[in-house]
Amino acid sequence: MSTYVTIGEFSRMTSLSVKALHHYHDIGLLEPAEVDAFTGYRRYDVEQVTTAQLIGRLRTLQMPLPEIRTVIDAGDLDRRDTVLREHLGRMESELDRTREVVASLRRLLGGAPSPLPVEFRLAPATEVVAVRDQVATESIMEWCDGAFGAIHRELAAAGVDPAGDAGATYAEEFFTGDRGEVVAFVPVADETQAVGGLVRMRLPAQRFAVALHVGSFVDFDQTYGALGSFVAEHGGSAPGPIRERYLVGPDGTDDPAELRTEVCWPVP
Amino acid sequence: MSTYVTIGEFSRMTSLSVKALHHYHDIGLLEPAEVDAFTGYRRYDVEQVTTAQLIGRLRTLQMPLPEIRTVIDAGDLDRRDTVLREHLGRMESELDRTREVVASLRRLLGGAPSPLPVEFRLAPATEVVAVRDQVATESIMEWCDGAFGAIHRELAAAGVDPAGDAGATYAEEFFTGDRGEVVAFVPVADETQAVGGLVRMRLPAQRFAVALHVGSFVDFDQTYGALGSFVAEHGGSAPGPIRERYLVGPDGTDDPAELRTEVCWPVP
DNA sequence: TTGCTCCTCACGTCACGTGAGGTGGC
DNA sequence: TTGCTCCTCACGTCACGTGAGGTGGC
Repeated sequence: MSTYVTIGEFSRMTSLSVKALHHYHDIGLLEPAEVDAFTGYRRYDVEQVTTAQLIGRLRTLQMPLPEIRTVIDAGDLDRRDTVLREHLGRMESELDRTREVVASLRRLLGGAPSPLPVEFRLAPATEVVAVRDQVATESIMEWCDGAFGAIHRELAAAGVDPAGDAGATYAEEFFTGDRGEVVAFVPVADETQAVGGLVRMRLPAQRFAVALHVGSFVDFDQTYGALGSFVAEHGGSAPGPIRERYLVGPDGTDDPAELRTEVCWPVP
Repeated sequence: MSTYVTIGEFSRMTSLSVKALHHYHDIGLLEPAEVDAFTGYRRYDVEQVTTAQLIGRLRTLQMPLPEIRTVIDAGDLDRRDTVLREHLGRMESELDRTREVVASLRRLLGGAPSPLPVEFRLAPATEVVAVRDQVATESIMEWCDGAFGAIHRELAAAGVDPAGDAGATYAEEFFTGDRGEVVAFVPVADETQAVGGLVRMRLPAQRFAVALHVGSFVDFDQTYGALGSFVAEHGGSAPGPIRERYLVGPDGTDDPAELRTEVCWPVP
């Protein structure tokens, strides 16, 4: 025996606005139990309150409506809980990142920026094994984790030792747009043959202006800004991707303050 | 001596997309140092990198552009820091709230909802002193803090003792829209005269369906949903605002789990 | 009958992203 | 000259909010 209520009452029960309920109806996310054929009046079943509240909770967590739909539509409860728990996990790590940005802003406010030492260097051509892909800016962290994980597994399986520090190259569009080509690489000895599943490449020789970035990646824009300014003031930049070299990467330490990254900006 | 760079280089230095830079130019938030009158090419001064990075940081913290503008335009550094610190504070508390919602969702996932006892009650007409206002849903917490703070200060100043638990009434639009009339009240003895600055009111007698909400306000939708369903299944609701009574409010405890709120839904 | 609730367009908002179509600079 | 960077519209996106103008139900 189901009890129907008007949209106004349903709105009060669920803390969702009438306009939001209209919207969810329009896109088929939450359909009223009944729509009067003549007046168009919507009728909701009180049993729908739980679903509506779940939607509301997920919206306060900024989950996009299409994703909410997959949660709601997930047939069995186990799958639904899995999807939910995954999103909660992502939310938690985003919270952590936000905290980091806040901390970084506090640092930015507090102290004077220390001058960044920049060195010019001619990098010789380098033999590497690599993973290459189009990567969205926002997912670069996860992508790198995956790529370097795969490279190191494959190298270990093939019994090949790295011949230098791991690094990556980033195409210009990666910065100017919101995605672009990224190549994660690990140098290997010249005579190394192909390693299963990985791309074998030769990074061309290139002159770079190089700065050492110390600490968390959230402060990266500082170093990029300072290095880019330096290059602009000393003869300008050359085309081609920017290189990063991970002297001490996330694999090497758990303390963000210990991270060491060389940023290499191509120069003529 | 200032050095100018193209929008593409500036984009790489600041990690802002070219389209975002266009947008900031359009709205006058970050104007290029120079625009070529013939080609329209934008030129940025490397000195603008810091400002641009600040904008980027604040955007990752979801600060709206108009607010960012006030930060940027704030003449003296002290005022700028103040505005910034205020926003950081708001962000931190929003993080806390998000954490609470996550926790509440975990509870929702984990356990079966306990059945909510509902009681019918005839509330007699009640003499109160009150603060009345149009309030936006999202700022209800802060508003209540302010309103009850003022009421208690004024009562103490006038030497008047409360004659019952504090409460508030919420107009229907407060739930169905995103703002509506809220009346924060504290009951007083019948013969009490006007208390400076406060409204003297008489809440009409009204029959209510009443449920006791235990714990944090983030779980409020549970109680509203259950109570609303109950009312719909037992004779329907009556017009008029919903009342809440704060048996144990935020003033009375620091532990959200100890909060006790009666939700009173009008019935015929 | 009055006042309230509900309805449907149609358009606005926010912060950009996405092409289309075209031009300048090395 | 080729390829790249840059330009300007114009429109799209996301999740609704904001009226306008009108009708149904008690």
